[in-house]
Amino acid sequence: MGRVTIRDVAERAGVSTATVSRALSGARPVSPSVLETVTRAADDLGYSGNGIASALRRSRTDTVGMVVPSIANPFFTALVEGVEHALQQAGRQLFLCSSRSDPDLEAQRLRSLVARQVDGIVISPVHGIRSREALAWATGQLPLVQVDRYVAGVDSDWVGVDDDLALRLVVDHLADSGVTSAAFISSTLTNSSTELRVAGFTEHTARRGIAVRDVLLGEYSIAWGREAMQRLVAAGPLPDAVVCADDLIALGVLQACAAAGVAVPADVLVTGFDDIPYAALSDPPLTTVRQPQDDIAEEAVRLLSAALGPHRAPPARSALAPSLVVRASTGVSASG
Amino acid sequence: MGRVTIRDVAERAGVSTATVSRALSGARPVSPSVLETVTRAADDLGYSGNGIASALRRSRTDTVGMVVPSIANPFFTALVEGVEHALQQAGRQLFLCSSRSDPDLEAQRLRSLVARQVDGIVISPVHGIRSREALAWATGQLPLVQVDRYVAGVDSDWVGVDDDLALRLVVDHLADSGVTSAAFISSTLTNSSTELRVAGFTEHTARRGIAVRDVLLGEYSIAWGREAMQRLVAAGPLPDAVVCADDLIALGVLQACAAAGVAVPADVLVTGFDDIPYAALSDPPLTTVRQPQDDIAEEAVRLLSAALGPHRAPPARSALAPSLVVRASTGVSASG
DNA sequence: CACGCCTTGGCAATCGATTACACGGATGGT
DNA sequence: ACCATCCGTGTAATCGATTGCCAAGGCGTG
Repeated sequence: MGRVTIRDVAERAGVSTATVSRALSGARPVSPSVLETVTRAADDLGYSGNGIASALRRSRTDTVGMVVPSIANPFFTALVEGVEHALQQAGRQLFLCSSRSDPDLEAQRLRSLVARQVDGIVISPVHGIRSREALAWATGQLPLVQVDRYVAGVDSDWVGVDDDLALRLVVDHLADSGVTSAAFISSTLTNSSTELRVAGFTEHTARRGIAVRDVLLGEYSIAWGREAMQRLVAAGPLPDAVVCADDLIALGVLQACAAAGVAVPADVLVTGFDDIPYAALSDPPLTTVRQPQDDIAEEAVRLLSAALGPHRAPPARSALAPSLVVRASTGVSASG
Repeated sequence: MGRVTIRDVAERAGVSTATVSRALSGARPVSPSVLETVTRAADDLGYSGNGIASALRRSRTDTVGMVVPSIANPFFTALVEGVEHALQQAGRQLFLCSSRSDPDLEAQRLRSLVARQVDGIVISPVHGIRSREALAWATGQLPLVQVDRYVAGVDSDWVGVDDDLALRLVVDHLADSGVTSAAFISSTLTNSSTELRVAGFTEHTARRGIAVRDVLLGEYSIAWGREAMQRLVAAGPLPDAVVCADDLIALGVLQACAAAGVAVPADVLVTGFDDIPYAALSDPPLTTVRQPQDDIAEEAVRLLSAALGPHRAPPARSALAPSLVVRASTGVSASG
């Protein structure tokens, strides 16, 4: 098994371990002949180095940790892909963890990442309050960037979407389509984006004179969207529109509508949030808010790289602008 | 920053580092009073240990690496979640990498994981031939389990689905529905599952007397499914059924059908493979093959744990049985 | 009372790579 | 011809935790 060490290489090449290290890492120049000898010896032996030992000595791992509430949610997988891509170009690896929307598990993941000496952390925190302690602790240990959601009172960078603007786009679009009453389906989680979306919904519906019929809170899942819509259907006359805090919920809503014989958009308009790939494939295709995921990911990595540098900058918050993608769920029925 | 070491704790508690290590890890008993003192000192200082140093000394990281072709594909995310869950119960962490369906990137990931001294690797290899070298090398370094797909000639465990049985289920269902001609849309990748699915399609259509009209190869994506279906539509009379090698392709096919005014299932039947969550939400809902992902994940972790133990067992191959989920894309139209 | 076992804690080696420091030889300038 | 550099290389300390070995003290037994 992989037990060939730098010492073995040094012996075979007839040089010291220091020279081998320098030859292979290029930290300092070695003579061409020695370089050749060492490289060949390493190849012959199948030397692959011991990243652990290297990390211990250099006290950096060239690895950043990422913690997301769910890797099954396509929004987060897109974010993860973006971050991984951006990191790769900086020569770093990504260590991915899922907190399963559980603050305790999240705290455990953070401890684990810190113990493993990752160079920095990108996290989308689960809960506005119950995530705070672990997050504040981790922020004291190493550079940390929050993405999408943020926990107030933690002294770290954040990059995400402008939720207020997003709901302004949605509500204006609905109002312009003649909607006069609406329900909102979201999650019980109290975190920044969830709360800002409710707040934005409330504010902008008020501004446009749309009556708020219901605000149903559950979780970010297809199942919850389905259940919430079933409740709305059972409760009596439907609002003109159902606004969902993410696309998974909206997909569940559409499914429940189909099952209950409610026509979308004829009987009710439905909107989502995130523009996951499946939002365009539903029946009907979903009007939703597109998040600039790649930009968010890139910016997060940029901020993290900056924080890994020498000087400490004050925490940055950047809210990127979303855009509205109008599809059949709020327009004329294309599938008829 | 996190620079409190075991030495600091030892000093504050007035004992040796050896005692601190033993007190905190429980490797050997310490007296109750010392345990108390040490625990308090560690808490006071916020000591969190240095996993890197520990890993170097113990030469294990309690971490396993996982490499998948894509984390955007819901099938793999489900697999990843299953593996993570199973590992967590064994007290291990998951280090997740994406190979982006690129054998070179895959090789790089494998090298990186080996250098980081993960205890074992779970991988769904990209390519039946171009993945072999890196996989064989890694298998020589540490325990490795292949999932879903496998590369022949690598001496490792494998767990996946019975692809032949899966296509038997699909083709029998289609034949029983009166289909007499069919096309197959898959990926150009030459790996076990891709090839076994084509082989199964060919074999079972022949057995049931279904004419094979086309076999289109591209990649596992919605975009390719869409494009392939456009080609079929443009090429002339459609076959009775279109069988897809995964659900993403099938979703793309459905989208292309909708765009081209081809009615599913009235004009053509469509089937997928994997039963991702979005397969039930498409228009129409997709008939597909359900993979026992959780069982695959659990079995993979079980095999890995076994391989981490003392004795070497011969490589195991286990093909788990899939099941057919029949929905509207091959049945009577429910959405009308 | 004497002897040996068992428990508990410390000393120091160890894991494998990196790097500060030192040294010898070659080079170039005056 | 002599001295100052500079380049390439080796020696050994270092990163932080774990653990083999040993010693001291407590206890029970003959």
